[in-house]
Amino acid sequence: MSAGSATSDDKPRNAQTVKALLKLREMVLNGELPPGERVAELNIVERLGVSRTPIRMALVRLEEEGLVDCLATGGFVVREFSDQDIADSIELRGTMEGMAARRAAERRPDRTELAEIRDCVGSLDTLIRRRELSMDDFSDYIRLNDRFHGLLVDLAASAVLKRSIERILHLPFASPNAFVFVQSELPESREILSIAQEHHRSILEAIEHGEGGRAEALAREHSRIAQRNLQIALSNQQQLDRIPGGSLIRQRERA
Amino acid sequence: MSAGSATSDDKPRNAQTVKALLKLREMVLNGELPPGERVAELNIVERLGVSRTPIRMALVRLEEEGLVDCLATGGFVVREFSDQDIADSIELRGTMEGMAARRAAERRPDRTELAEIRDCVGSLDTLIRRRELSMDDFSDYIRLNDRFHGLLVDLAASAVLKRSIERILHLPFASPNAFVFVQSELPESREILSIAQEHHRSILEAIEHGEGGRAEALAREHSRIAQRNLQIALSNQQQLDRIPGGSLIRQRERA
DNA sequence: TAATAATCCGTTGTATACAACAATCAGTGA
DNA sequence: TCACTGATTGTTGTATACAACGGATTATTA
Repeated sequence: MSAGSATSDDKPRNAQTVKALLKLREMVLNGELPPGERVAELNIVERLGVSRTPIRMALVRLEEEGLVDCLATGGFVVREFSDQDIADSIELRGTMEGMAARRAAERRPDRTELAEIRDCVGSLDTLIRRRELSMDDFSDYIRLNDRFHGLLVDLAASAVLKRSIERILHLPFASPNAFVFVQSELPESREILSIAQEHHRSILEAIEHGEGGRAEALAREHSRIAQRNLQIALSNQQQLDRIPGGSLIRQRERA
Repeated sequence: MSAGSATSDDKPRNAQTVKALLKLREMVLNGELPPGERVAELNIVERLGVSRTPIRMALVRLEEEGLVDCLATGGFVVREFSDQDIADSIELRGTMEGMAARRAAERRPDRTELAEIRDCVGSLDTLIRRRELSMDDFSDYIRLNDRFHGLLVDLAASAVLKRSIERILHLPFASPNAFVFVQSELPESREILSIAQEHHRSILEAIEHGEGGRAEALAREHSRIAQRNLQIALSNQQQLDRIPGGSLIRQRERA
């Protein structure tokens, strides 16, 4: 059996590195470590109570994830992202999810393989149909939405693709759920949710029918919802703070 | 000016880590470190004359690149790749290069921006037209081919996309040039080169005309040449040793 | 003989010591 | 007053010391 599943208070061999990685990522996304600023390692040592070795390990990982940059003079800097970077990340995710959807369709998975995602789409359906969406409903939506996207990638049955998608998701504003809270305050919020859910249903249908091209096109179009929300969020600094990693976004000066 | 461009014998701050990274990557691709086997750090210390700290840094980077895996019990293992993994990597590269080609076309770059890639395609044209291809010609081809793919990605003007493509290229058999040597010994070698070059020309043309869909489709189809070569290489163990990282490939048992 | 318990060795993850370099600041000279 | 030089401090990259854990080997018992 898997070791220590009790309360998941496993003590893995590399607990310090994991702790440093999680904490540092959190600090970067919080804006606690301001973008463009050097990460002072000794400062982190003091704050986390972990020695420099695991901290530097974590920084290397964060650099590979793209959240920090490696300075030529030594040390690391928190990266900042332009609106173009974010749009590109979303487009890239859309492209890769499109590939996943097409492959899933072309594989012709049998009913049992599709059971989970059908269930997921079903749950989303009943959720969306509610008159009012409470805060809990929204967090349910986020969980189900994440699950849908995860299952979609799994259906492609490609470890390489999965890894690549997970990689881009490390940029928090590239996530399918990044703009849900921004969206939830728009007057057309419900309509957008309906459209997104229509996409989910249609993608599933395309996969069931083996329609690879349709599945791919739909998944791409689906990601454009995030693009639209991004444009809205960019128009209002206050909303930027509501999306994960919003403090890392440095808007280009508008002409 | 850039520092120390004289003979590039720069001594960067992190020379040991860089050395360890390059050497380790080489050892993995050589098969010097057999796939599936634990990387004994002390062993590497002895072989490279570098202490464990930079070696572990390099191992973390290699793990992010996908060449080694992080063992739950501690330490790292050299990964092995199935033929499916390789096919998936090539397909993913094709998909991302397709996105790059489409974006390049949709951007409508002006003549000066296109000068370099036109020159590159021109050089390839004259190279291909030769009656016989010497060994030097082949290494020229590899260089020009790499340049074409690099310029294509640059034309997309997306740092995010570029980073993601460079990432997948760290898997050596995903590179556009991975199978050139295998290909060169086939009877139909010249014909394949002609087809590939026709693709290059057409992709450039599509970009010049702003034909995004066409550019994307062509770039994807272009990557299928690598798929075909892969199938050929897999049919013959001897040829596997001629492609970079061939020792990491573990063929699935054939039914 | 086979299975289990105990011990030893090797290896990893972490902390720390140290040396080289960069940046900052004070001081001197014109 | 300003420019330039020298020293000083802080920070990084590297090496190493150490402790905990895993795996293997041996010993013991049913």
